[in-house]
Amino acid sequence: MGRVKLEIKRIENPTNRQVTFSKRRNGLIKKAYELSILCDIDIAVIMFSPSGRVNHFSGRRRIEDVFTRYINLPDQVRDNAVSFPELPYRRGIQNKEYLLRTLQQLRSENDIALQLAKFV
Amino acid sequence: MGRVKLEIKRIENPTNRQVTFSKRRNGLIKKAYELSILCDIDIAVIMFSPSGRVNHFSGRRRIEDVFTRYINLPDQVRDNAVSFPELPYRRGIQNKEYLLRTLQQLRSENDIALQLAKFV
DNA sequence: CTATCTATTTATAAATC
DNA sequence: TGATTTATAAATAGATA
Repeated sequence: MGRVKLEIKRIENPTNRQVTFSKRRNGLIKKAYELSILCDIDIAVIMFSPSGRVNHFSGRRRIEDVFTRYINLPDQVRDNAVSFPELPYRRGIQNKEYLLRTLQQLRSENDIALQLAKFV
Repeated sequence: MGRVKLEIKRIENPTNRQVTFSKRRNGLIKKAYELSILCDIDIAVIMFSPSGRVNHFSGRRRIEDVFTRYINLPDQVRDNAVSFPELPYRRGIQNKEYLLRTLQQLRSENDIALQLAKFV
């Protein structure tokens, strides 16, 4: 969709990479928004720009709630739902292990939140 | 992008809604994939089909790791990164409260995971 | 960085197989 | 149901401001 056909590989020029990110980020979020409305579904998108800044979108629910809905699924359902399962890092994943690690990282924040909750 | 211009509102016919979901889901995931490669970034997409089935995509990292990277950000950074902050439900959100609720829901699974970890 | 301008490529709505 | 076709709408690469 442009003057030339673009090969899908890392854009090496940092300026072009950031410009392309900005344009395509907007396009992707628009698509996610349209899909959430047209099909009346839960959707969440999280991405980090090349410079490390976070952007996210979610439709009807808060992103935390979509992720909760996701993480509460049985492991097998999550695993079967992976798009592009052929990507290298997915081989040999022990989903449970990574989930465990994630949850452990969440733990300290959980404790802090519980502390804060006492004063709410 | 089709024979007619499509108004962005809920598709009432269930069959059409599911068909549109399937097509646009593929398009969205392709876009997310291309963005992750072109711009060499972390991205995660989670969505639930009209019939409730989950689909997700993530680029370089597991989706859990992207969410961890997200959730570990300070509240204010997350809040400032919201796309379409004008959507109704975002008004008056106490991000911390919702995060707390999310984390509490994760708690029991965390405990189960920790139990399982003893045998790994 | 953000916004516009267009030539092109890409996505997709509706129809058809 | 799902795959393919095709006319058309939409996204976007590169240039420019």
